[in-house]
Order: sequence, then structure tokens, then C-alpha cells
Amino acid sequence: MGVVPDAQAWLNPATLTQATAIQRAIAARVEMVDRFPAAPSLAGADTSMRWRDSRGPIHAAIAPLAGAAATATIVPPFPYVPGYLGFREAPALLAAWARLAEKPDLLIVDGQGRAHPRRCGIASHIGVLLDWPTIGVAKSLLCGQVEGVLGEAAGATAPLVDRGELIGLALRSRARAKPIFVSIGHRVSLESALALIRSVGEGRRQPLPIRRAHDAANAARRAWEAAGATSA
DNA sequence: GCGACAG
DNA sequence: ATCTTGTCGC
Repeated sequence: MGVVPDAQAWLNPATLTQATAIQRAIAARVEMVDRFPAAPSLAGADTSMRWRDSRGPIHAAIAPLAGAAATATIVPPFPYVPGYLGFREAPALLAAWARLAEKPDLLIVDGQGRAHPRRCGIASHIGVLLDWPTIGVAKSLLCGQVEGVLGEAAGATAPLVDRGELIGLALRSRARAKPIFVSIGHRVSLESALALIRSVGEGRRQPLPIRRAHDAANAARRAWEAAGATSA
């Protein structure tokens, strides 16, 4: 995998206390400056699972803007716990990444990046483990508050602040829609993250790469269920 | 102690 | 995260 020596250990904490320590270590490695080619190629990352089935398999997809998506199915190590989503979903997403022939220059992940209590959302997990540029785009807030008033017009932004620190941006990606929350995953500045997300908005609430990944993950899950499989 | 809580 | 149907609006 990436340049992290104990990447495998960082994916499998034995306890929540250990998971917390790993997140602090990952957060310390996050680079908040641009380190990717100009006009980067983009891909989206998302997962799909059965309704309220916290133990069943997770289907992950990485969807490039151009070309076919890669998918993978993994049984998650533990159920969803707010603040620890990275440990639940990153293994499946990394498996899908490994199957992707042409790696994109930058990955847009469905979930938070730095906009996390320990500055280590799933986009940072994946970015640091792969040492690859990532952006987090979430549909709702995990922590922090939107500063001031978010404009009504499409494209309006407002700072997202937590404990006095700027951790991301609220973005009105579409008029009359609830905002999305953009934050640094790894190797990108918040300014560039915003510009890139805006560039693939396509007039929808969620950026196109995430929509494509969402569709691909759902298709993988349907195929899995249609095949009657029970385990990964 | 109470409430809040990505996917 | 996901299920389901209808309804409203451009």
C-alpha cells in the first residue's frame, strides 16, 4: 500500500481506545497543501450496504470520471460508530482501489476529511494510508458549526469551524438544497478542494464522481444479492 | 450528566 | 447507509 509502515495495523484496531490513537497518528500525517498534477483526473469513492444491516457485507466502488468503476465486497470488522467510519469502510474502499487499473490523480470520498473530532475522517484515513490526494465530501455534519449565514445562491460557501479551528466549508452546491461539507482529506488545500468540487458539480447536490461511485456500489450490491451470496 | 452523532 | 410512492416543479 502507501508509505505508511504499519498500514495493516492501522486498519485493524483491537479497541476503540486504540482506534482513537491511530486516528491521531493519521491526522498528524495529513498534508494540507496541494501535491498533485495540474488539472488532476478525478474519481469518486462510496459504499453500499443492506438497509440497517450493520454486520452484512459492504460493497465499495471507486468510479473514475472516465472509464469503468472498480468494486470490492468486504465484511466489515464492526458496526457503524460515529467518528470511526474509516475503520469500518476503508478496507473495502482500499480493496476496490487495488483493483482499479488506472489510478486517478485525486480521490473524492463520500464522508468527512478533516471535519472530524480528531481531524481524521474517512477521506484522511484513505489518503494517508495510500499517500494519495483525497477530498472529503459529506452530506451532513459530524462536528463543528457553520460560521455566519450560508448564502442561498448555488455556489455559496461558509466556514465550518470547530473549537476555534477552520476544518472545512459548507457549500450550497445547488440552490434550495441543503449544503454539502467539503474538507481536506490529504495532500490538498481547502481552496483547491473547493474549486475541484465546484468543477464537477454538474448542477446536482453531490459532485459527479460521488454520484457515479454511489451508482456503481449499488449495482455491485444488487448483483451480489441477485447471485444469492451470503458471505464475502 | 445530557445531547449530538459522517455512513 | 437503505426502502417506497406519490407529488411538485423546471
